[in-house]
Amino acid sequence: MEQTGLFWGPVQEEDQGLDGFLGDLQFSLASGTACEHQMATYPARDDDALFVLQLLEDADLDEWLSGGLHQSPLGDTLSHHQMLGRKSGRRGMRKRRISPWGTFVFEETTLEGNREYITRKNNSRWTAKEVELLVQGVSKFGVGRWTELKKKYFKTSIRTSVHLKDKWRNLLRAYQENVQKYTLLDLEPPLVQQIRKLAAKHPYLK
DNA sequence: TTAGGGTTACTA
DNA sequence: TAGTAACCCTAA
Repeated sequence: MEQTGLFWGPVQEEDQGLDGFLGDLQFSLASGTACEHQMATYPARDDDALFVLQLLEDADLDEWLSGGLHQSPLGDTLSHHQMLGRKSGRRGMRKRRISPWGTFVFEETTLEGNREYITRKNNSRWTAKEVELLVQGVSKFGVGRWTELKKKYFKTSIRTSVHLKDKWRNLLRAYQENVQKYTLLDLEPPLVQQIRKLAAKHPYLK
């Protein structure tokens, strides 16, 4: 049984300021174990701060710190943003944040205790190993079967099928047309050759 | 579920 | 500061 929810807690901000106030931790539970989590931040504006301050005042932090998890009030915040007419794209600032409670949530919130926690080692950047797996997957499944590729090569990874699709698009942009000034990934030449070979077979259309 | 447009954080 | 990478959002 899988339960996905948006839970919340205070977030320690690396830098000060009002825009550091809103923080959230999203994760899902599979077989009673936290298997995926993601820090999420939202734009901070005066009305947002007041809105969430009200929510925090209504919450019982002591209960949460003793092990209880609350359904996220920021779900309402998101609805609040959507009501303001924003249409597409990522909302608000994205800042790296430090969770002061990530360790005790994910090391102690085990309901069955027989499964490894799957945490995100590389919070956002793809590793060369991940790219290698993606290339293997595209070699086997081709382009467009991201869910199957995910199940086969990224079953326990935080990377979703959408992430895989987006990463492949970025790889093709980087290596197919060779128009980029630089790439941040330091891939082995044989892997780059393989990407180019696959790019020729499955070209990025735009 | 996937493709592609769009936004934002990060890096050189 | 421009370009790249990550990922969100919506249409189909």
